[in-house]
Amino acid sequence: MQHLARLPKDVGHAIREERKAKKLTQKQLADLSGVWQETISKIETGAANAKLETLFDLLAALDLEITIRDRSKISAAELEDIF
Amino acid sequence: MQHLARLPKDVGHAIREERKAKKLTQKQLADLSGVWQETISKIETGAANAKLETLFDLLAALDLEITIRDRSKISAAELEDIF
DNA sequence: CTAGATTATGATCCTTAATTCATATTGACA
DNA sequence: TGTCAATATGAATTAAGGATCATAATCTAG
Repeated sequence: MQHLARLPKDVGHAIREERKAKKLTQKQLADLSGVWQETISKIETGAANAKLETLFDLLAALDLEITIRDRSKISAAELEDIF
Repeated sequence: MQHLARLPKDVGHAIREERKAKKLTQKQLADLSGVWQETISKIETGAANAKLETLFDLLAALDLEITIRDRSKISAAELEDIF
């Protein structure tokens, strides 16, 4: 899956979905990433405005990466259909 | 162009490249995004660990968006070659 | 080279994220 | 339904980002 994000809360949703897809609890992700379970909860529910470093700690633990591109590009959903 | 980011400094580089591609000064981007020129400078040079909200303010002003995906996916560079 | 524009840096103040601990709430399942 | 795991919430503390002002350094035309 690929997740489009234009707002901070989109990132929280993506993290939660990827964590669940990988069958990890917040506590397990916390141990993997070094970010506290409480912090992960707040980020996933959108109750936090995380720092980039925290975000990348979580992404690395989930083996994810980010791409930045023009909004006019072919959508993530369309790409998924192709590959 | 599409920018791959795995670390906070990658984001700074991407912002700078996209700002220059759109022929904007830091001050102009500041006016568009509501983020101060000084803050943009610090983010672009990697001297800051920006918050997600600040990042998305800048991305919106540059008409950019983010996608989150598995690292194993086809790379941004490869995609660029295809499209 | 010089002037003006652009970018970088440094200090202070204010706000807020992250940590940490404690606990409440929710969810899954026998 | 009762229990244990998982997640959420709240308070206190610490650390750091962003706003703001001032100014230094750098870049770039003329």
